[in-house]
Amino acid sequence: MPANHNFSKLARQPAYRAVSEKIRQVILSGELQAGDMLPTELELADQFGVTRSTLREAIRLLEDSGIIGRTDRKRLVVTLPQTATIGRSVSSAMLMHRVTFEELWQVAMGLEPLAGKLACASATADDKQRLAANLQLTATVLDDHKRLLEAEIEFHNLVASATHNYALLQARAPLNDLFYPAWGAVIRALSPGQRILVAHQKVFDAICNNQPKEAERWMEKHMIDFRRGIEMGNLGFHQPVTSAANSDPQN
Amino acid sequence: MPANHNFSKLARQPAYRAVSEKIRQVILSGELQAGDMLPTELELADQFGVTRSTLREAIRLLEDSGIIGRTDRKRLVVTLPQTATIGRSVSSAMLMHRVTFEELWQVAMGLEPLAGKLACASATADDKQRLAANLQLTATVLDDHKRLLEAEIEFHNLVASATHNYALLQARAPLNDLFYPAWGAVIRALSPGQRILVAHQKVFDAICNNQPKEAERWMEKHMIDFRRGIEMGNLGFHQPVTSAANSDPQN
DNA sequence: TATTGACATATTGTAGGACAATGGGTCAAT
DNA sequence: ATTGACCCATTGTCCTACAATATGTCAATA
Repeated sequence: MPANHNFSKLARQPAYRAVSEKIRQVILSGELQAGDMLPTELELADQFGVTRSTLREAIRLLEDSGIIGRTDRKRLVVTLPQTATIGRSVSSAMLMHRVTFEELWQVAMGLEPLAGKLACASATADDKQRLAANLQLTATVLDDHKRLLEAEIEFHNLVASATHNYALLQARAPLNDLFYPAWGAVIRALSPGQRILVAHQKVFDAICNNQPKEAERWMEKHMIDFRRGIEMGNLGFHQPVTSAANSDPQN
Repeated sequence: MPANHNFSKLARQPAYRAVSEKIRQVILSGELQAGDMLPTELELADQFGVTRSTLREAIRLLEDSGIIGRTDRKRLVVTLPQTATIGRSVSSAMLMHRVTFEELWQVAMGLEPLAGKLACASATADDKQRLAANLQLTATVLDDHKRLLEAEIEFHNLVASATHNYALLQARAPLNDLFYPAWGAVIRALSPGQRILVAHQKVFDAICNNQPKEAERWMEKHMIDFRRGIEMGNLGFHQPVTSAANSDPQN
């Protein structure tokens, strides 16, 4: 009987992965900052001692994370990842895991009231103005299901943005892609426009008057309304959400 | 003066992007499920009518999202994205955005108490047993800074896992990579082992006795302790977190 | 002077071919 | 039941090539 020592399976990584890791590392270390231009593919390939094909594969790995991109269809440039870019990966993962509306709702219950609360302290005049504009818009599209949903999503984005907390923005990104779009069915079924507007108005007032508790409370009410809407409409609160937003422009 | 109509800049996407989108779409639509094998690179390239080089670039885009991978160093396979895989992209983004400890803490205050609360209803016997084992371990490493931190991180992961809410797990992934590791400095500075253990114990008891409010409350206390630790240790509560966890195995 | 056209140049997107390294399979020898 | 020898399919990597596109220059023109 052999001695029972298990060697850990040694994992050599292919060159394209090593290259991508190295670039990522240099960027994260701050040695390269957002906006910095990278050399051409050929020169980069030379520096790493690989072919352009291999280098391009490495680039793709980073491209999806949104930490590098192309300027005007040419040079490679280090970019600050956009919430939406990352969000898409996260949303894909959630779709594959068949995340239910309930699960998303629970997260929303944790983050949206928090966003409302934090926004009170950090919202700028600009933020408030954008919120005001959104409210005005909402009032005019109460019966236009499609545009009402858009306004609804924008409102919650504006509140989250007003916190100026990127970690929070990132954490709630999947709500944009999966939670609110799924709620479109409720809007079509129950036409709760008026009720939405009131909640938004209350949150907005609380933010303007710097009343964190109020903002939190109304956002929470609003979220509970969401849940009730889904349940009343019998729209699958415990079902996996689907990617209604998965419209591909081309082809 | 020319008529003031601005054409929207038309964006044609390169083939490698189109191919990657198409594959992602087929996977997200459920037509291909996790575990399904994809054809070889050559055959895939043929099907799409592109070269293997182009196809490989498309593959890389998906590989980083963790929705496809390699089996045993060979065939392509559709995989269920791991929280850690996606988390790395998210964490990279946060590092580049210079997210502060405070921002992460605010998110933690939203999600961790929530995790505690939800875990009460959904924790299985298995979950509880793992938590119990973690507590025992923690008690034995109170003075070993490194292992205490590991146990600490594991505890919060176990609580989150016990919710069986993938959306929540995903949303709090960056806490694992950035928030808790940064807390290592506090442990070294203040040796708060005993205090950590008590909080964990209280949360655990609450989960076992199905007392959501208690679990939530103690988790919240625990988070506030975190904040106080950082502030007392004068460890940069308002500074951007750094990637202490960014240890690259090779090279 | 400011716009247009013509041309040279650089770089990307894509193709196609080549080959070593590796993993899987078969089959005979032990 | 394990080992060794062999073949084969596929990946990782390299190389070369070329069309499409963007940049830059400079002369021609209104």
